[in-house]
Amino acid sequence: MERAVLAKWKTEGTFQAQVEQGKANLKKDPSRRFIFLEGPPTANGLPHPGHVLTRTLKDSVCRYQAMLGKWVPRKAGWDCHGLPVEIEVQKELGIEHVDQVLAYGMDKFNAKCRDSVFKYKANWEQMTERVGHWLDYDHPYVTMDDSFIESVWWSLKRLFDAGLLAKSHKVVPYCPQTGTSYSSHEVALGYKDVVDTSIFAKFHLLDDADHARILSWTTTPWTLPGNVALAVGADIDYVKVKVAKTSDKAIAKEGEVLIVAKALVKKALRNESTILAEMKGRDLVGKRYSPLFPGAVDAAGKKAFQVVAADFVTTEDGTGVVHTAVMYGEDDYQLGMKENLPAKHTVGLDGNFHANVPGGVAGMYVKAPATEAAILAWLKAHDTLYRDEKYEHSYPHCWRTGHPLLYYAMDSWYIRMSTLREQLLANNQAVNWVPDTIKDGRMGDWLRNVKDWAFSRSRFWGTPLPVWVCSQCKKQTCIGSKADLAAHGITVPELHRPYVDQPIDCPHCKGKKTAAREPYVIDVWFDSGAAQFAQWHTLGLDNLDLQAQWPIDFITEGLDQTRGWFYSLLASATALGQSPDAQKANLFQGPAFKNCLVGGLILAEDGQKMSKSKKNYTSPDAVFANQGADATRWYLLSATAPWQDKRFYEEAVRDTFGKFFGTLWNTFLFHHQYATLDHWTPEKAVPQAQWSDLDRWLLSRLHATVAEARFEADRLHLHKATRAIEAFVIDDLSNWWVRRSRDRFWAEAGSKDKQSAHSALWTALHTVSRLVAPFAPFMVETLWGHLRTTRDPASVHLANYPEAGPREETLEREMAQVRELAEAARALRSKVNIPTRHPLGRAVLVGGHLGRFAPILQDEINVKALESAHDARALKLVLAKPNRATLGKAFKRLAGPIADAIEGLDGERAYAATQNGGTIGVSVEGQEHALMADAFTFEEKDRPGWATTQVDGVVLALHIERNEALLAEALARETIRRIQEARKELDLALEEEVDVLLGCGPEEEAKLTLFLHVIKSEVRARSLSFGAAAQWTWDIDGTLLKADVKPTATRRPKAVEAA
RNA sequence: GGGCCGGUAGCUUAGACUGGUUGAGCACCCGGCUGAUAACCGGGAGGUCCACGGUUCGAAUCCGUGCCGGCCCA
Repeated sequence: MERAVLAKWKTEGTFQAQVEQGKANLKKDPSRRFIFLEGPPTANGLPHPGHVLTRTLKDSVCRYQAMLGKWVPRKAGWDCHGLPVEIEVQKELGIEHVDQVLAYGMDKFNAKCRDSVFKYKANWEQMTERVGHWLDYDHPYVTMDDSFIESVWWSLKRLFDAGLLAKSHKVVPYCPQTGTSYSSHEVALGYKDVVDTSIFAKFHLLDDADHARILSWTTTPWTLPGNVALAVGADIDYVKVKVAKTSDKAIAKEGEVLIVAKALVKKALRNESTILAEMKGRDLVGKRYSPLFPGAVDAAGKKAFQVVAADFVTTEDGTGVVHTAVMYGEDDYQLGMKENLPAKHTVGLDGNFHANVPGGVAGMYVKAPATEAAILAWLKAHDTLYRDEKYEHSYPHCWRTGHPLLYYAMDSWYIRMSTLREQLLANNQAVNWVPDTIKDGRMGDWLRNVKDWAFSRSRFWGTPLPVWVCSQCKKQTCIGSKADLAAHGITVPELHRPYVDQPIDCPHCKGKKTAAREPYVIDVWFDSGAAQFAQWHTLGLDNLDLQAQWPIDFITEGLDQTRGWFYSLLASATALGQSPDAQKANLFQGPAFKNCLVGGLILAEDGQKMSKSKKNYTSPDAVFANQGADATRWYLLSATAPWQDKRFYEEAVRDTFGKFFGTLWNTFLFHHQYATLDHWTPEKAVPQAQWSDLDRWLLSRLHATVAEARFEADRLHLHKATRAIEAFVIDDLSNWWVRRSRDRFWAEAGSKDKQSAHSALWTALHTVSRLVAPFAPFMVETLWGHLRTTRDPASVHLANYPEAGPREETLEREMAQVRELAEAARALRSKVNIPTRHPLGRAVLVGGHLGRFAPILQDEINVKALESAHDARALKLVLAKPNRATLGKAFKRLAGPIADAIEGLDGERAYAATQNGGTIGVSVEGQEHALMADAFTFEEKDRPGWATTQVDGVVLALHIERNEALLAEALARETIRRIQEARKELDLALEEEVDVLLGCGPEEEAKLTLFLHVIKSEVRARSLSFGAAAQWTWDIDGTLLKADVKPTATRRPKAVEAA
């Protein structure tokens, strides 16, 4: 069925029609736009259930907004660049190191990347179509296309011109085995708990009267040769101590003088010591010491081997003195720049120590055990080792080779995002995050600590960094377009490496081909964030598409995109918005997107992450095939809030299908059957004001549902919108209205009430189809095909979303009470063992306002008369029971006999007498005792012949004593039901007549004869007589009844099943 | 190691902001109803509301400390 709907959309161009319709509306009212931006997937991996959720969310919101009459363009997009693609290709080629790629040939390598990118494009397009996500795959943006790259270049040139794009050393996680630096995302993939050697090293102070040494601690011994400074906290207390007594826990000499943070003396020293002096960190600043590895770092012209102050120093662990090797730590590097420390490597890109490093480690791999041993030996030999110990911590490793990463200062280009922190925070505040905890939580936290965006990568398959540096005048040139590139002397077949790696003419010194391109590609996250303008091939602020579709109204992706796409959109827009021309054009002012729905993660059935290795993976295709996309979407939308994690498995989806869509479909079939039978069409609908009370109640509930669905969908609480719709369809429409209305459809075609019922059911279904359409677009499209009027559009998706009409709250309140009372009455009947099928004579109601719906209650609870009374007491008997606790205290020994006397009292009289402080007397052992209310616990009991129940203060009493007539009718009802069952067993058509022969005793025959006509008409019997029957034998509460049920000779054809 | 989200019946969940007898759907058992049949109605069984501690007359709810799952960051 869903496939047929997909085919219909395709042949009729429904999606295009919806967009065009919105565009037409936009012309009338410029505010009617809702700009969606597709977060581009990479098609070199297969789509999984998590993507089904994002696609469902994207599609539901966009369809909803489109049905509100807005223009909702939905351009598809593909993310093509990046390391994952390169790694796929490297795997295919069986190579690991970047040098091997160069040997293979960069042009050939990138060509392979290009081919690999769309490996699973077809799977993605199929999944997207199958789930019903309308997305324009005929005109996608593709991040590897020249037009897209050119726009990225345009934006980078703007940043360059604004001074936001800069080159510097940057400490990055680096793997010497693969020759690659990693993004934080990749680093996170490779954290492992490992045991490393940590070292407490002694730094000999120069010019200190006590020959003191400063103690410092490091977990990375290989960085010690690169040491150029020791950092202390200016306000931290330090002590100069003399080792008083040594232990074997540390290599120390008695009388040795050390400096450590006061708070860490015990923890760090492990020797007894006496304090010689106390000082603040700032008192130590400027003190000079001798290097551990002389000659390893050339400090010419720089400050070096001194104590400096830094605000990142703590006394959490170590010694409160941080060893600083400028090139091998983020903090170290920042401090080095600030303090003018020498920025020199002691380790090469191959991970080996430089030749000038002393200690016998030159040329050795820094993380090799032998290297660490050599370092320790060197320190020991020079009396600079205090102690070493094993230290367990979590350390990043290369997620591909498993080797430990080195934090390593490399040339890197970055965007000065830290200078834009305030604007970023302000723009973030203007975003409607759903859920709103993201704003000040995850995203806010991230932005408050925002760092410069390191975005150059020493890789091959990516947007090339468009900066050239002249070898003569050293000046940088940023190129903003292909034409710009041509103007500088080169043309390229495509904007990729290696073609762009050509020297250009330097515009600064007019050198011919003297400027070489910086050999980097940029972080792929910049690509996807650039989609907000690059999808239009933007090369200037005058781009009309950009002006029409910026800012974006709506995006949605998973929670993991906070630091990913959400950030890259915000960051690039904020950076681009800094220039005066952007402010003038009112572009890139404020956040890139106004509303962001953050989707939860999809987990497997066991609540664990889905993974192919664990085999707990549910294939979306199988669920679509077995349960359908409607049910899948509805489950994902209604099970939990969009931002909450969801378990995904077929069984869960199956429940949804049966429950909601099964009910909706059956309700539709009910309508369809009778509308066909009566030749009823929507054109015959009765004005709503003339509808019956029941129908206007349904309409009021419908309006309430529409209002709730719109309210919740507007604020992206899609789970609440879908739940409201589901509750209406199942509870109000199907389980109550249809059930109450079934016999109304058996009346003659022309009756006024039947016309009203037809109108109400059609209106409900016609409205529900539109209510459901954005969320589960398939089945309702089929319903719509049957329900629509001649004035309605051919597709439900071209119709307007329903608007809430007025409600009749009195009707709703009264009906709610009827339903509650009916439920209570059924429970009561169950308790007293009288089936609802058996009529009762009277019911009495105390309190409550049923209004017009009293007859419905009477019918539901099957009583001949429904009366009302003012005093519930008349329906109950009060029993007086002794309150032994109070009696015991008051009467001691007499309590027992008095309690017995109380049991014998008339409860009604005792209750009446003791209310309002009165007393009642009991005579015990010849003595009269006046008892107050506290002597009793009063219990209520139903009067004989009555059963009562209570709902919200309304009392309902059933008269359960039955006379002969009622018992006879009960028997007749039981008989009717069984004959109906027999009809069913015989598989008779609805209107087919039967001849019935009943066999029973004379008593039963007399009873049944009273209801002969009722039985005959209910079971469509042409004749009903008594005699020797044998076909069926029924046991009705101990009475045996035999029956023959035979179709009459003149069989009519079975009614044709609807739809 | 840090931050965030979640943990309520076998399963899916409501209730948490604003403290007052934990409520529903599915599945199970019993009964009923039924020409909407992948339904419907009533009843039953099933809960240490993750654990411990605190605040309070009273905590699923507020606070603290843990545990488990997930995400992000390091």
